[in-house]
Amino acid sequence: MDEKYFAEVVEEKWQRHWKESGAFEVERDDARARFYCLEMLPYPSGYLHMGHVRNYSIGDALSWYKRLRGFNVLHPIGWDSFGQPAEQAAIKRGVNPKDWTEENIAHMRGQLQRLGVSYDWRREIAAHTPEYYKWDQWFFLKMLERELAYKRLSPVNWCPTCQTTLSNEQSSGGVCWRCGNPVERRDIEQWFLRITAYAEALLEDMKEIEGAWPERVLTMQRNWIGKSTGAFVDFQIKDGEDKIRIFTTRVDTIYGATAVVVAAEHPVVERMLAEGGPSALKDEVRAFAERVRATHGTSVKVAGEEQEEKEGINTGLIAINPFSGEQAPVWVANYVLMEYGTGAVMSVPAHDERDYEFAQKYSLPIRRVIERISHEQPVIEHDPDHEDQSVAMHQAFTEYGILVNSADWSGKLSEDATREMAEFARESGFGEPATTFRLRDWGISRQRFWGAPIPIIYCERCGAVPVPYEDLPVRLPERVEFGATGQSPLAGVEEFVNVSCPKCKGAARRETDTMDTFVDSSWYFFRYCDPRNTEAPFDSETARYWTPVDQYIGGIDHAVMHLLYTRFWTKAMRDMGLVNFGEPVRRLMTQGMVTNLIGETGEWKRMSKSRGNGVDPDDMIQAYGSDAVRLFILFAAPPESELRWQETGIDGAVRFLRRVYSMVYRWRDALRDAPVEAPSADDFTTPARKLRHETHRTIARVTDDFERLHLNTNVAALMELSNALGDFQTKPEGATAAELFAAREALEALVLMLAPFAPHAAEEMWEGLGHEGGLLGGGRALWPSADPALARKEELEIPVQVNGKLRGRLTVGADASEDELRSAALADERVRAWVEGKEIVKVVVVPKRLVNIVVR
RNA sequence: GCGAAAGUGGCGGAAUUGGCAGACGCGCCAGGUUUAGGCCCUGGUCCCGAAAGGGGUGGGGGUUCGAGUCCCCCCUUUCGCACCA
Repeated sequence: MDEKYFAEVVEEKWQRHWKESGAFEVERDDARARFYCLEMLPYPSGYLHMGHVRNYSIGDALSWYKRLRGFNVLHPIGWDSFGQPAEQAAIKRGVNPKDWTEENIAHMRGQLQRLGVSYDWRREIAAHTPEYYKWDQWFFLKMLERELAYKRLSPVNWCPTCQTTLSNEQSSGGVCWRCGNPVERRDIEQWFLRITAYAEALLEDMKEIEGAWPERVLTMQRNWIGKSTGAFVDFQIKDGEDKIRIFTTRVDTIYGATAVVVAAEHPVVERMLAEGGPSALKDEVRAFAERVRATHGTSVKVAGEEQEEKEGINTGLIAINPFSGEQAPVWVANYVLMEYGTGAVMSVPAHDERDYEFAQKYSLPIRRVIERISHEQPVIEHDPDHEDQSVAMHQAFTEYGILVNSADWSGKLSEDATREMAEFARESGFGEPATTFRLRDWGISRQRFWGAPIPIIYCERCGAVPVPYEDLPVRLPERVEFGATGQSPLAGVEEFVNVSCPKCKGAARRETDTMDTFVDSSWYFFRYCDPRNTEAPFDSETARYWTPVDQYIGGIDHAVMHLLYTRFWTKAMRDMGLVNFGEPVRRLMTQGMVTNLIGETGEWKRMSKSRGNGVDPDDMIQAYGSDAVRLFILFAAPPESELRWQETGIDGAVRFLRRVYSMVYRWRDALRDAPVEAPSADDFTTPARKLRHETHRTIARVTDDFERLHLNTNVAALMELSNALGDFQTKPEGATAAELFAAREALEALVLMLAPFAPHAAEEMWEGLGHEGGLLGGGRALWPSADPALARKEELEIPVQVNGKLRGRLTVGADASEDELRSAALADERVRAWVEGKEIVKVVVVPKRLVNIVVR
């Protein structure tokens, strides 16, 4: 141990030590409790950014903590190395996507190693390697067998900028998740995964993770799945065979239906237009439907933009309300979506805001059929003399209430009627109770090169034939021509495309689409458990030891995409018998963004190269050392909050590390003579007792805050302990044996608890304190434990209030009784001055907390 | 528009259950030491006030002996959803 701390030297030394001793390399060990700490795997863009550093610092701190507590900690890393940037680089600069990707990985791996993150590097994986994507393909075939994968012609979200299709999740809001540009619609044959088969389970199983995942994430997923329960009801078309099936959550309002409104793409419209001779009305409807269809999906709603104006046209068709027998006109309108429910709704203007707005515009009748149950003045006027007529309403009444004007159902409560009427529809054969979801199946076909090829062969005779398992992996060819054709570049590679049919051996063509990269990331953390397995994606027994993931850490941006897909994938794997649980992640933490000022604008925005407000982690490590950078990042803000980058803060971290280091250096020689066994309580001087109290209190706090991931307050607690050590005695000379014992206890605890935040410095100091083999080398869990008796204060300062205002303080024993506190408070001189001459109404005594004297 | 979360010094942020508001750090001020300087050490640092004391957690009201914390109204910010029938 040198007198001065040189981060470069110390960090390099311990990084080498960790590598050589295999400090972070772990194996399954059924006798030991495991802890699986996982950070979201990075895309190898080429450079680490501060968001990565923050993510890995949080995970690394937790991993170290768990290791020091004796857990067998799996902490792996890998690369989400398929995807568009590599292909863009290939198109723009003519580089090979594989070379580009692997160079990036090499560079980023170096950065991670300089950061000293405690990964088991033997388990590193990369999605673009055949050893990995073979299993993507294997899973695809398994899904196909279980009918969880299927192909269909489908309108897809097409991003013209990225020249690819996107899933619903990736085109949320009508814009591409990657480039932010508007998305178009196209009809393309593509492969889907049947995530909707698990819609109910994805909702239901949230019970298991409730409280352990951020509520926002669960809410976002819940909204995305969008379950709603209601009923299907069939409206017969008058003078025709057709029925229009509508979906409603408010069948109790059906007597108020004054129209049926369908989507522009609804079959009933198409049939009407196809039938019979020409008519003026048909032309109008056709023109309207075409206009709506053209704008649907392309009329992209930018955030904050006004909702589209409701427009519609009467088709002239008449539908019969099966409950009332009444006739209702059939309209086509732009506000009814073909993708949701049945693409048709009953229009109940009195009790639905959209229908109300629509009815106002087109003067459709408004009929009230639900009344507020309150005895108070009804909010909406209602004229009893005109029960059956359109009634003046200033807005729709959308709450539940009591049914009126609804034949025999009148007088029932909405809650009951909704259930009973759906049941009645079933019995009567014109409908049924129904549940719909907003969630759509996951389209995974991408017309791209840099992804896992979908293992399908198209044969004229046999159709779409799965590639036999023994032929996996279907490898990506090395040489490819790139061009923005809208087709996968693979289509231009003859030797890839032209194959023989696995069934009939005849000439056949290979599928040229590749898989969405979210497939790769849906199961990667299972692969870490058994990364070199050549027989299976992973060994189930091994995975059973390591999974589910105990703590997952990553950005909120994956709240609905990755985190929904991986939940789905895990449930599918469970049903395949590969794992024995359905929720892959026990606890999730979503870390906040790292932001920086943009120039002089005063605006804090996410760091990024293009904005020019990025900070290079390498520069920071070089200037301050990895430990100081990480310590600062964890200290500056709670992990979930935004972190505003202020470089002056790192100086504080550097100072703190140096202070601790020099204290250790100053004490180390004297501590060799410190007693091994704790001296008897009487031997400790008052300062020594205070220090011991501070040490044990800090251990208790830090241990507790680790479980809650309050890492910023943990660093603060360590700084306090270090300050207490500074106050204790600056020099070891003249210290008694008991004082030496207390000093060593404090220093060792401080160093050990510092390890999760500044592991290199902690290793160096631990060694400086005379320990060999490193923090993880002794085969013993070193995390200190708090002695509750010492953590408790011997004496307490109890504030005394008079009428809620602080007037004095009492110093009392920690176990002073209520009576003792009361009389001590009343006897206190300063307090007496405030109480004198007044009537004491009440004395509130909260033991260990305060005394409040209420006077008049 | 709907829904959720959050508003605390000059700044980042502390304050498990209602119980001393501002821990810890940055910055700033003063002093010391060393130096060319960075550095290091000591003390101070919510506001008003000479002090006693008073005020203070976005604004207003309420509950309570006691409110940053609970309830109601309003304002602001951030995030999510946005014709989902």
